[in-house]
Amino acid sequence: MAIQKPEGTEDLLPVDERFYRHFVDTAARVFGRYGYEPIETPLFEQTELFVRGIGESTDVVGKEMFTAISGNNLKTLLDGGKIRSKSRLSLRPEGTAGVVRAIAQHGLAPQGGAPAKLMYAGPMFRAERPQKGRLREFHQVGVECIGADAPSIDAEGIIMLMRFYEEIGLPRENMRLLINSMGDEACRPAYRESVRSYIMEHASDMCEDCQRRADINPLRAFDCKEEGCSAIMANAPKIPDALCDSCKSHYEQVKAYLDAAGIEYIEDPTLVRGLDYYTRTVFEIQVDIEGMGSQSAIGGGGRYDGLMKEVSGKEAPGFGFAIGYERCKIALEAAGVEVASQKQTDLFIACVDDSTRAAGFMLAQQCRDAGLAVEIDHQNRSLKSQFKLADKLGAAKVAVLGPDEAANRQVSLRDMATHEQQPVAFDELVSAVRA
RNA sequence: GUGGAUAUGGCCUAGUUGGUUAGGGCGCCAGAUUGUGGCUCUGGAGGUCGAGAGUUCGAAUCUCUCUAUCCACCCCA
Repeated sequence: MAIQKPEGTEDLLPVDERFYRHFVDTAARVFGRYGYEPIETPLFEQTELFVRGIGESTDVVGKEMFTAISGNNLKTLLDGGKIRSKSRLSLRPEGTAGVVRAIAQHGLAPQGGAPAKLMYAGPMFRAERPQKGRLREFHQVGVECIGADAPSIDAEGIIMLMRFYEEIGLPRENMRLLINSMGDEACRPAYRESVRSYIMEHASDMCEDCQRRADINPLRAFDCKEEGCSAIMANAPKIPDALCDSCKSHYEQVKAYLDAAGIEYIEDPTLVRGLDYYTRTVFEIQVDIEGMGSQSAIGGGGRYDGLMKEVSGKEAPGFGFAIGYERCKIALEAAGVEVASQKQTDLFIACVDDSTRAAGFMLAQQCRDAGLAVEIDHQNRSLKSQFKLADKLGAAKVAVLGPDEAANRQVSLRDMATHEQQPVAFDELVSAVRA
């Protein structure tokens, strides 16, 4: 049996790779206008980072992390031994924790200094059952801003994200921006407790999942799709009523900035993110296009003012979001947006017979050294099929090299679009192709 | 983790109640006179019908097991 790719992974083929780079480049360009600079952190971190940062009770940490382990340590574990905590490693299930760790470790957000604004792009890993828009290895582009607690940072980030979608070509009419505030450590615990006890009161009428959620993460009950549960949760205590004054004020200001920027949004008091570190502002971008599948969230994020302390022991407010690459791609394709860019071949060198192949080879090399994308036949094809190949490669020009041309140190340069063909000296070839 | 579906040459697929050399389309390769592409025409190569076992005179087709993929739940981007 041939070996296949692991479950839930995708090969980015050349055509996919071109688009992926376009996607990342577009993000870098847009985010760069807002002061975000690229960073790359390890694909794996100490497991402890994710456990503390994302939260032990979350599904992501509780059951979806891939453990990375060396062969020796695996043996030790299988033999019933223990390994040091720094050897307990996990593939990153999301990007925020690692970036925040790096910021803390390198002092990129010194106290009182300007906020650190960083962006990342790369693969994330979650051991879920794959389906449309959900892979075990998937790609995210995201940003993190550490060190500023002003609501303008939240608004700026959300606006920036919407600008990115605009630039990549997603139709605004198919997207909706949901926002909410989850409160902070001053008001969320009490609110959380009130929801928990509300669920407990109605537990007998709710699904098993929600009863389980009551203790683990009661706010997630708002997301339940069971009709009975959503009816009950409709009357549950709402976050906006429970926010403390400073959270309320922060939320109002974020909305005011968005209003001023003309960004349309939907306030959704039931929007809760599944990662524990979120505080105050949370948001999510959903798309609604035929063929999208059931994974409609293409981006999401929010404020996480407590994460830095959890990771490094030092206080620093944070804000960030992540964009799901694969889901965006599905959305773009569903919206009929052309996403693949064409391969570029400037010149194809066609050799009429074997006597000119050596000269053709050298000529191709010289043109490449001068910066042209050049292809040449390596299968001893006939001249006719070399032309077919050139056509398939999308070559703009073909240089025909036969005994006649070679004798004069020339090629017959054909423009594939206009069909015009004229003799060009070897030395003039590069400039003639560029013309 | 739970549930449903699917698995036929590089890709998409036909295959009726099990019955001769598994059919088609795309793609690929080669030709259509002398050194030239995209269209058309002609010809050609390429398949142990996901793997293994079973039923049968006979299995792509029926049964079982396994594997993989897709879709949905859950959860998240």
